[in-house]
Amino acid sequence: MDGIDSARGRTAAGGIAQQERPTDAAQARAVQERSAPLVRHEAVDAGAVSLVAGLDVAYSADDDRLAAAAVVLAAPEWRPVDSATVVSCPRFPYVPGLFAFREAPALLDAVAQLRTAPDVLVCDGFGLAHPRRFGLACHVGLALEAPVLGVGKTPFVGRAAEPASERGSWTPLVDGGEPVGRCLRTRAGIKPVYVSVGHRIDLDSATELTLRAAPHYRVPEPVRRADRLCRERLAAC
DNA sequence: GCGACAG
DNA sequence: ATCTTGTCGC
Repeated sequence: MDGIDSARGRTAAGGIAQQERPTDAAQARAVQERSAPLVRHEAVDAGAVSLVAGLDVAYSADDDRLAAAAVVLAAPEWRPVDSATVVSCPRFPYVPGLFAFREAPALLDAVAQLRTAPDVLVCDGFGLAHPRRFGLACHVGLALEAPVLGVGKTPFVGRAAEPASERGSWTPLVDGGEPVGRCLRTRAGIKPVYVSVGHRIDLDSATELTLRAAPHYRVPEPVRRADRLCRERLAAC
């Protein structure tokens, strides 16, 4: 019924193509191209959201292992309520635009281990702000059939004007003439982040939730915690 | 053709 | 992503 259950193996309506494991870049791009139309935009009441999961991956410096972490925090204080980590090896090389094929499998495994189903998930990366409009947050969203948004730290596709310096101001991120996300200032006078829709959320809701989840730091709390956890997990083995 | 290119 | 400590500033 919800995203956690689908990650445990039940078949989700739209989560078919995302779980495919293409062997080469051409196949991977084809998967993204035919999956992109499945992304849905839905209004989410950011103020009513209670449980938010942050997802991130860390890579080992010496071997080829990676650690994925999923951390569930509760609004409005963002206290940790659940978390899970997975250590594995990437099954796909790093190719800009295709890194979901490296990270999504491990991230989905981590999410499947959670005992608490989050209302929304936040990925460290992009959703629709992607060359084929199907970045990591879309892969995760379709696989779980759950609300997911992406928050990137550096621009990937598109262009955006510099948002005003106060927290909360944003400018549209435009690529190929279409709005694919937003350049959002989460902290006054500090470099902005890039927000985009992953699945089952709309851009207004994603922007509002990102701001709410980032009350003190540039990066949303759930993603910060996931970032920290996967590093620790990698260091501990 | 060339450069740029989420993590 | 990762290689990397202390340090300048609010």
